[in-house]
Amino acid sequence: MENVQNDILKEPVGRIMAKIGKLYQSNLRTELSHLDIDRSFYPLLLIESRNGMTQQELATELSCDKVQVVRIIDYLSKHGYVQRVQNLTDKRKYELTITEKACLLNPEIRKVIDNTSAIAFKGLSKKQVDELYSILNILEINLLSK
Amino acid sequence: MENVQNDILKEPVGRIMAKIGKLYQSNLRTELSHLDIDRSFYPLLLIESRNGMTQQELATELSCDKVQVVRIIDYLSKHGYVQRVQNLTDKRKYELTITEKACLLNPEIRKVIDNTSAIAFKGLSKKQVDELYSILNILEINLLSK
DNA sequence: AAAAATAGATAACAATGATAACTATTCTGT
DNA sequence: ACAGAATAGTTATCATTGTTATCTATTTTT
Repeated sequence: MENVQNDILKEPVGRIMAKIGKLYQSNLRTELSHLDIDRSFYPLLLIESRNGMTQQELATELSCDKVQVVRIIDYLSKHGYVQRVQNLTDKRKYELTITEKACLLNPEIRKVIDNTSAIAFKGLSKKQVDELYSILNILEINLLSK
Repeated sequence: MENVQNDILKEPVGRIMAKIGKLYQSNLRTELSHLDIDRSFYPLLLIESRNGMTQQELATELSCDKVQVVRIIDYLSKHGYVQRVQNLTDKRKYELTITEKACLLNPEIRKVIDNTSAIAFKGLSKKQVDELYSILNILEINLLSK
């Protein structure tokens, strides 16, 4: 019973992941469509959770490059959600801070994100969800170590 | 022991997925960088696996819209991997077929995709991998049903 | 003090996502 | 049979994203 022909073409796992990532983001967008921003929700929560982080730190947390962070912060600050405050001991740096507007809206954003995850996980046990997170972590490490 | 404060900010699962999807694609690109194409690998295998599918069918399989498929096919045909052959009984349709060049290269592409998945799955049992696929399937359905 | 490194910004370009409008062809209902 | 609707594919447009290079200002290293 070994040596089974296994040449059914399966959608690569990377493609499945990308697809689900987009779906998730699209659901989020819909649920938060009454806001005047339609993205960078998680970065916004991150900035609040640390109080005062630099763009470079944010880039590291988001695993993206600093150019993309400039865009995110330009976007969020244009709409009045974050501010750049120059660090006086190192003037190259800007501490990112949340505005009052963001402070008021963040709990809802947070709730919608949690709720979107809950919807995605419907029908799964807590154990399965935990298992998923730990598998995703392994996948990421494996793909990074190449 | 109930009602535990659970307000540690976790990266949303959708974002984790998108990140892994990009990593996967980037690994693939690297492994196949000696080819004259750097994307649309899976669509190419799909076209070969059915012999003769239309662009609309491909769009359905890929969960993307027909405009994106036009781009994929333009790209693959520009580099000599696929051809559009007009369906004579329904002249609106074009059957997509693989060229000899693609026929020769596809086994390697296939192998690299399988290998990239194997790398991603390193350290996981077959059972865990199966569980992952089935969980991803549930996530997709849940997020689509909204 | 010169050279290297770091933080951030700006610019450019290609790829992707989304939508609308278009042609050509086929199907449907009367 | 024929008008109108539907389908397959293309073209165009626009915003977002990914990537790389170059730039300024500042700080660190030597």
